[in-house]
Amino acid sequence: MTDRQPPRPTDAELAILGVLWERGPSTVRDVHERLNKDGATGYTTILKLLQIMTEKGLVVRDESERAHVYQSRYGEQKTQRQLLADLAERAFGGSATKLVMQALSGRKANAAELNAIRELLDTLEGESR
Amino acid sequence: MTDRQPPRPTDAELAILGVLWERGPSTVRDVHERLNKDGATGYTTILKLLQIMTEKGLVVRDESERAHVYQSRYGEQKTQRQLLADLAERAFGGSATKLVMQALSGRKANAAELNAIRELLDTLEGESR
DNA sequence: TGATGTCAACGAAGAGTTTCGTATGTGAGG
DNA sequence: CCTCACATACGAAACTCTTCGTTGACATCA
Repeated sequence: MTDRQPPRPTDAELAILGVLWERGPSTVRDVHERLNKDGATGYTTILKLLQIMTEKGLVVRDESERAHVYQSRYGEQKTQRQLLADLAERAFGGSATKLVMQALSGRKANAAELNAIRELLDTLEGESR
Repeated sequence: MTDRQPPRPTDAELAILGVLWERGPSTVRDVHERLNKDGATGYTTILKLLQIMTEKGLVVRDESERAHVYQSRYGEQKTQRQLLADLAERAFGGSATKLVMQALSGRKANAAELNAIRELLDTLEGESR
């Protein structure tokens, strides 16, 4: 065992990861400014969270400059898939298919989006042959 | 404002809800026995959680018998849809479609399941006309 | 009646999350 | 050199989550 599974990010951590994915490598200041568009969180709160996330291995820190630069250690899609697998396990008896169908049922239909999903289905079916 | 939004169930709470959905109204003992198939959690732990869940409004309690009977206040699908909406909001920029597509991408294709999803898509598309 | 088993209630411990105040270091300008 | 702006680090408070030990009520039965 060399590497440990990254922990599921908490709500506040996920908000920060969202900024890092959107902006790329960022300083605490960058993240704080972006996150303060709506609602108020103190600068040191973001700093502390990023420090904790560094310990957890959710982000990596570049300390070569005075203002440390953080970036997400795992890609957005990888994290999203992890979260989905986690939710499928906890709330859908481990069935990702049930999850997908429930997600589809619970929303207004939109022709363009439905088509995009259909195309994705075609691709998947092609691959599985 | 008359009614409050139910809070997102935690991991342990979701495990208990799973039992209640599966078994229907149950006593603490029922839930505890079902949950101890794998792993060990004490009886009083389940009891305490169900008490807290009652306060939160996640379950309702029938106290007419000596052994109180609990049942989930919200249906399984409603809760699942709520969890999905929540995850879409927190991790997919509010886009349920992105969530669905990511969920589809992140798994092995299975012909029968893909067909079921396709049929669901057809139904949805029919409704949207 | 007294022992045994089952039940709810309570409280508290320990970990994790989120928040921020305060301390401290450091570079830039006056 | 002194001060200001800005940065990290640290610690602690408030809250939630999960766990379980203990207590006391109550029923059953020998």
